[in-house]
Amino acid sequence: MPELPEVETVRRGVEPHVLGRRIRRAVVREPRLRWPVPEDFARFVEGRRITGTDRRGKYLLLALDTTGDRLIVHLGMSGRLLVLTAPEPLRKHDHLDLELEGGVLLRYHDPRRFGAVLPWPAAQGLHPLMATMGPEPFSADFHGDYLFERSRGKTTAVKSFLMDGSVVVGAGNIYAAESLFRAGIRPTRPAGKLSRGDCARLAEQVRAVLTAAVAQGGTTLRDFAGADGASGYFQQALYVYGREGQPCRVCATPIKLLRLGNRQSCYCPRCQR
DNA sequence: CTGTTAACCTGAGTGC
DNA sequence: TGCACTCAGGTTAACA
Repeated sequence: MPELPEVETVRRGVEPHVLGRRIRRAVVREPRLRWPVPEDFARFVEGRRITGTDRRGKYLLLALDTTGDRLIVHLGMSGRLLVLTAPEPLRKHDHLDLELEGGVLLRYHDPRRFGAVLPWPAAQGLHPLMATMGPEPFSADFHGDYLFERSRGKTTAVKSFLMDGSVVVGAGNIYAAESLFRAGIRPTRPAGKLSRGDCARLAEQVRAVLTAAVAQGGTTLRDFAGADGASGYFQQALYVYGREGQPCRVCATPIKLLRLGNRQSCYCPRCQR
């Protein structure tokens, strides 16, 4: 998936096409996503107007009417949300369609089915999926001191810590690796041993990396495409992710690869200590 | 409680 | 061509 910048890119791509349009019909072809699309999904959305788009972490939110009811879309690892303005033949894994007024079709496509499309009635209050989420990286709540306090006593590797959604949302494998490089911190360092200064640099770099990636439309990767099918340009700005064995862009030392929590982690052994 | 691992799925790529 | 194998952007349930 899409990490935060990719989701934000999709949101920006989708918004102008859906804003103010009514959902005429919903077609669920495959309800077995990460969490099943409920039976009453079509009834929940049909006839309602999309009045806003939002994002919380990696969850894309579509506001329905002015009731506070929303639609949650999560892209998992391989999900896409396509805006179609002309008929397109159905492809494998086109699991769900929202047919909007004006001949616009929102199509959810997800080969691995790790994503989700869920109704979120206002009456439900805070959605369970978002209840334990940490702060948005761009919010005032996310800063060095916050990271410092949260990491005290933690023995887990700082990269795993950073990818924990209850600490901060939006940093997945790519951007965690990139933030750590820019902050000069080795991914294996125990989170609890970071200094206040480490945490300040890390928080700053998380924000900087995500900001830059959003500005570039995300990173081009196998399964990611923006809502219009285009892909992002952040790939060329990566320092470590996917660059195992290649020279560090700062010091030319070969980038190393290790496995952390079943996930590939690239780092520069010289720039990151 | 904390921290790590396996599992959910399919497709792409690699090596034989 | 085909088969066996590994790996992939996320999240969480189950374990130690």
